Amino acid sequence: MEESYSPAQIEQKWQQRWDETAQYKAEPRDDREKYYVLEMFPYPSGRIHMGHVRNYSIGDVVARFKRLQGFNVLHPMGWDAFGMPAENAAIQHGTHPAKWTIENIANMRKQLKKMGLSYDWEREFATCDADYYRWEQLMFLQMFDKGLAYKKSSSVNWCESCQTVLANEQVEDECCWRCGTEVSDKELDQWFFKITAYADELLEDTYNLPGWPESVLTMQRNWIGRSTGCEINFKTEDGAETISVFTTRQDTVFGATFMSLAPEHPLAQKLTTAEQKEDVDGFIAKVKKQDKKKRTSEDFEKEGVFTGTYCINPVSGCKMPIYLANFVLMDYGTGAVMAVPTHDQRDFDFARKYDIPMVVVVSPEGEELNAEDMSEAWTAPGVMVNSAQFNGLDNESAKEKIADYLEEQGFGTKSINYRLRDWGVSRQRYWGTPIPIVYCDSCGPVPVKAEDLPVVLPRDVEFKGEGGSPLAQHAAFYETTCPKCGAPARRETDTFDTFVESSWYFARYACPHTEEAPLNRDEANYWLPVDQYIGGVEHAVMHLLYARFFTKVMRDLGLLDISEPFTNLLTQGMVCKETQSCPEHGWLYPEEVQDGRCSKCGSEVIGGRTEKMSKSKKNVVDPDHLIATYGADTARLFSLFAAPPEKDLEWNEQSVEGCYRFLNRVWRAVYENSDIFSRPIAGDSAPEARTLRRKTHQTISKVTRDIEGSFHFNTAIAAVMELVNSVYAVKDKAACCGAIREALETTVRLLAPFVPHICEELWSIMGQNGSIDAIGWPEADVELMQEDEKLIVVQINGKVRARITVPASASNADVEEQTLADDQVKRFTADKTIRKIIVVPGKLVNVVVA
RNA sequence: GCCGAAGUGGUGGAAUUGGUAGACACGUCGGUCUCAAAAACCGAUGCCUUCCGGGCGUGCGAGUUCGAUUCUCGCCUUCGGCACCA
Repeated sequence: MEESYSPAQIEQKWQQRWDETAQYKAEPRDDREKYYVLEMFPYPSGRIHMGHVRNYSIGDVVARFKRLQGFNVLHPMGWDAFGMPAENAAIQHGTHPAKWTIENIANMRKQLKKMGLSYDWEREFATCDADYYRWEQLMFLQMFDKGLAYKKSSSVNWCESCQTVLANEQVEDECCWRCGTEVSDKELDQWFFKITAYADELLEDTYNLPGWPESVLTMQRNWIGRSTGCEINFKTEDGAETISVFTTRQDTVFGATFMSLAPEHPLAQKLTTAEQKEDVDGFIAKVKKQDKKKRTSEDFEKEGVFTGTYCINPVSGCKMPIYLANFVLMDYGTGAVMAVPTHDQRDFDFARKYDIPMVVVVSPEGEELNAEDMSEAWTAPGVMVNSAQFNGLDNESAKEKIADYLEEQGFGTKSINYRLRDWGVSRQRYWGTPIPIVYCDSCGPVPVKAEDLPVVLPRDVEFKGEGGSPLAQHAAFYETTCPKCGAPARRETDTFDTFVESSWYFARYACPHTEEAPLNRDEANYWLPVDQYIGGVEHAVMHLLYARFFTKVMRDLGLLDISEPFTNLLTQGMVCKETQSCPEHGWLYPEEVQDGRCSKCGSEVIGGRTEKMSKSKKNVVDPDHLIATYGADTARLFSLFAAPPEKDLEWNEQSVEGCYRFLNRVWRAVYENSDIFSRPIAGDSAPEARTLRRKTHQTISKVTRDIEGSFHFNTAIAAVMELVNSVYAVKDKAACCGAIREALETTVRLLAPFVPHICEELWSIMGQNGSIDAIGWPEADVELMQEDEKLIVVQINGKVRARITVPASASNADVEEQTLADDQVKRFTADKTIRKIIVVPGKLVNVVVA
């Protein structure tokens, strides 16, 4: 055995061996329970970052731990390979997105392999493979048939100067990131997935996911935003048009004194009178430029314009002026709001501004509200007034009664509304999955025939960054014939949102090579659902909701049997680091800083805030460097030990060194005791040996609990560190040989999921044959764990004043007696009366005195 | 703005169900070894203090309790998401 630990050789040796024996290849089998652990697959940006190291280290601990516990583990990896950065690289450096992506994947695969992650690499795929996206195209056709994919008009960010669509990310301060031109809205016909058809099920099932963090479920519920209320119809004064509104406050309908429409509302132009046309057009143009997020925020100036026409309140007969208002969004409800200024703050502000009458219809109990004197809307519960036959009811029960009344009278219907909107999947970009549709002048949009799939993304395109998607200029791609009538037709040149690929990849891993269908039913049913899914919190709503939606769609298409994709979810925190910048050169990479100075100009470097590691801020650490210096085991150990998985992790070079030092310490402990690994474990009789054995078994118990229950790897590792410290602390080694052997063997077995290379090596050095994977997870001996004595904390009036040791078997009365006999206790109670003595068995005594 | 989190020593973090605040590690200080240094090993380390004793202390302010990092209410700060970044 080498005296010192050298990770480079060891890691290469074991990675090669795992590879050769295909140790982590997964196959369905009946003799073991399956366990599918998955980490969110990476976008192939070129190099792995610390966030990946952390995510995949966490996943690998779970995979290895479950394997040791005897599960048949599936642990796959692949690439979320479509997306904008590849196109940006093409525009900036002239590299083809395909070439760029493939090279990046090759590099990142190499990096991941160096980390010793126990993946079944035979299942690897990239979403830009036609063998993957062809099935997505097929599912799209099936969704189209079922009406789950449809087209409607929707707006995009448009740069007039570049003649191209911009992603939200490409819009900086409402201007184009490339040319600075002000961004405008442009209406395009786009494809949508009808996720709202599943809104109820997606909501209901959040209550069947006990393995998910409650915070994520809450966010999803709020995102879906189900609300129950009424749809009420308001006829215009001349009776020609009907404006339909959705409201959850039908109890206030008698107080509706005006109508607000979204500026985008289809009736907006139609209802505008000639005198008002100029004002209205000006207002619409202005609102179009406003940010949607800001438009609805509370402190944003509420503005509107009168259309010149009126509608009639069906219950009160009130003549209501119709306004367009900037805070009404077309996307939510019907795009029209019945305005009740007395009981809605926005309506209140609006009514005051434009001098619109107000009528109080809900009054706080025992108080009378006067509309003129109100300084804000009354939104709390109260008693109905000015509401005909409903007067005197409390407004909550009036909600139900008025809803019934509206239905009886034919004024409206009870209705459920969602905040959730349908999922727009069209992207005017090249590097994505082509949408398999053909536009025919006589047949309209016609789906490509299933047997003609895949619609392959052509390679020979040009990238200029302006003038829209290269596909739309690629005649050989878009010129085609109608699948229905054979006439010349134009192919759809939009591609899918990349969230589509990541919505079903986890299922494809179950059967990545299936050639007949998106999924092989047997294999999918064997492996799915994913037992443990692990990834960043930033995906808490969108990705996870889309994946849940897609799972239900795949079920309804008959592709698989499950309704929920991920049984347990772990959302990990981000990896952060202090930012550094130079007054001259802006943000600096850590390697551009030498002795606190900028390596380019020598200026003093300014230390900034600790933020999420990101390329834009350059506060990134290259895992390659870390692995080259300390080895993969240290990189893994650091990312697991520095913080619990769900919290943010702050980068700290010194803490990395500490982890490396610990592995050296383990190595040396084995080296220094290398002569004892043939000794019988239970042979020692010294009390010190018994103490060490107790610690060993307590550690097994603690580590198992920490991994299994809560993935608290940091405390699990701390417990093993304590055990190693106990080995070093043994005074009479000769009397404890067996106990030391047991402690060290246990250390290596408990650390195996975290730092597999060094553990494999030490395990073989200890004279064991075969991989440590084969030995299984250790079990704690409960007998050996028992303590003989307990330390009891003694408090006087809640303050710790003494500590006493009692036999583990001591009764409450014994403990009380011993407490009162204690000198320190006597000192504090001497001239006082004892009022009460509280005994918490095995822990604490509190003596209350006065 | 809306939704969801998080605030504990010089630092990262720990603390089963309301029961010793600071496990483990980093850093710092001291010691052993060495010609010396590194490494390693051993020890100390929340703050204050009138120091063999005591006080204060888990973002801030209240409350419940014999007892609160933990529960309740109200603030402050930071972070994530907000539908075309992935």
